[in-house]
Amino acid sequence: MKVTELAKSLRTTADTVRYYTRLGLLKPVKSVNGYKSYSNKEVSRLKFILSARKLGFSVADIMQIINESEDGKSACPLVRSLIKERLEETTKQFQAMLTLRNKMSLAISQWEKMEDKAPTPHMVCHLIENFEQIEKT
Amino acid sequence: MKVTELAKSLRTTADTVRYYTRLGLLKPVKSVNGYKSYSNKEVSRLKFILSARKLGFSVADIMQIINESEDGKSACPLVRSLIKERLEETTKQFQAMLTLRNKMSLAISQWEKMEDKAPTPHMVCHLIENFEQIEKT
DNA sequence: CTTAGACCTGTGTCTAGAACACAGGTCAAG
DNA sequence: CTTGACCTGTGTTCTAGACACAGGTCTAAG
Repeated sequence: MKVTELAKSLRTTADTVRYYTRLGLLKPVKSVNGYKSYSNKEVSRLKFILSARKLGFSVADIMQIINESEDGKSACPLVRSLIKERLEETTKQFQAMLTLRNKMSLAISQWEKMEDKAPTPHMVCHLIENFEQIEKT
Repeated sequence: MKVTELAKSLRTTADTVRYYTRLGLLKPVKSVNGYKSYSNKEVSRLKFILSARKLGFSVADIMQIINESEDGKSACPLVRSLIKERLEETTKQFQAMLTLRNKMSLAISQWEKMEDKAPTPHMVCHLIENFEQIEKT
């Protein structure tokens, strides 16, 4: 299997496959023409990687998990612990996004009542530069 | 004003100041000893940049906005239009985060009922590799 | 004056997770 | 044999800074 074939068969991109290959997560054989050739084992390996990515694991996490399992150990304890860390992070980011979203919405609605102004030497855009005060009121 | 002074006075880092300087958003003068020297104009410029960043504008957006205002034009129309784009993006990311968070929580709770398993040649971790089916039920 | 040490400097490199650019290779049709 | 479509690996780019590092500055003590 060539890069693009593998990528298409799992609905991802050739660049992604190449990226994981560079990191050593996939280990294709060099075929005669110099192209990378992926076996069925690589297919299930990639399937695993993509599932883990969708669950929020980082690529570094996945490397760890794979290393653990290649030592013959059960990766499950590691997986359980890592996902808790990632969930915490995701929750934080999620809340940051929520806060930002609300702030942006407020800005848009407040700015509707305000006029455009030309810049001055000490003010690039009054909408932005006065928003902090508006926000507090 | 030196890099660190400027940074501290606006509660940011010297690296951030240096970064904006590299991009040309701040234009310090070289002082005798080769150090960058920032004027009061730079202080308000940086204040503007930091406010805009907090509102979700990208650094590239900010460059655009500043260019507009340096041409003597009102940056307000640009600002109004850019923030709407950024809000859409933020909303999308926010929803993606929400979905991911729920998925992760579901995984954690489902996995509590499942045992650890050793890896097999075609399975790195059954928790992850079987989750898609679990999710659908 | 010298030296020690604290702090500061600019420049260059690194991060995540790919996406993109590019010169060249492969392969089937004509 | 050539054209053209598609494919390849490698190297570079992206965000928004954080970090490393060799060396410079500056104040206080000796």
